[in-house]
Amino acid sequence: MHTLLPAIKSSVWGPSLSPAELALVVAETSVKVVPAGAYVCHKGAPVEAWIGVIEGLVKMTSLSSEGKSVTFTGVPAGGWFGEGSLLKYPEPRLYDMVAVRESRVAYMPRATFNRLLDTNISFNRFLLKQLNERLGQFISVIEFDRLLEPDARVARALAQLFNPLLYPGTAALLQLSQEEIGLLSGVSRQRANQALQVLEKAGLLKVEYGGVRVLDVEGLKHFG
DNA sequence: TCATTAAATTGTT
DNA sequence: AACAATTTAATGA
Repeated sequence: MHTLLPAIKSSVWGPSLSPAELALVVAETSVKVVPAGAYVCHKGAPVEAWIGVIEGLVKMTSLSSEGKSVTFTGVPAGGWFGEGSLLKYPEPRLYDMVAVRESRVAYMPRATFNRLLDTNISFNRFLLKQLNERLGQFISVIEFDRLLEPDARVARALAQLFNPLLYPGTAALLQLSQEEIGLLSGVSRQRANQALQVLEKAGLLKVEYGGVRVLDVEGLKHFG
């Protein structure tokens, strides 16, 4: 597909591939358009691919036994995920990934992923960094959920999308509706709206139609 | 290009 | 959760 090549080239790990490797990876990786609300991959399913978000936004969720969904984190365009699940193959996937809005998603087959792992040191270094970064992210998610008030939760959810290592090149203008922000932050849309206004008054971001412009990532990260 | 309409998003109760 | 106001996108003259 035409959109895949530039996406990989602009990723963190893409430039370390030789031209031949790059061509092979592109040929082996499939791209799918996932409608809003549809599953990118299912919890419990066998892990057959490493998954990249070319365009759009995907959230990581899990369903409780009562059917309530809990959102862990969002993955914006440019993010790749599922390496942890791949490394633990053949264990099934532990969470669902759902498109928050219509998204273009790349599926790199396990065989391709493993070949890169076996042959490309830069790719390994990238994965180590990403795993480490995610570890830190999930530790902070715990306090995020238990300690923080809604304003701070929204602030951190937005700041997380800016992690330069996990999600390079995320634009300053996040095209997220306030409803989507609420979903990612674990608060209602109304509360997200309220929080955004607080954060705007604090000078950390600017509320725009259909999105927010982030002015101070560090400020968001440490809010509250 | 402009005006009208529908759809999406936001702000407020 | 429901409502009204605002913005954007789509349509056709």
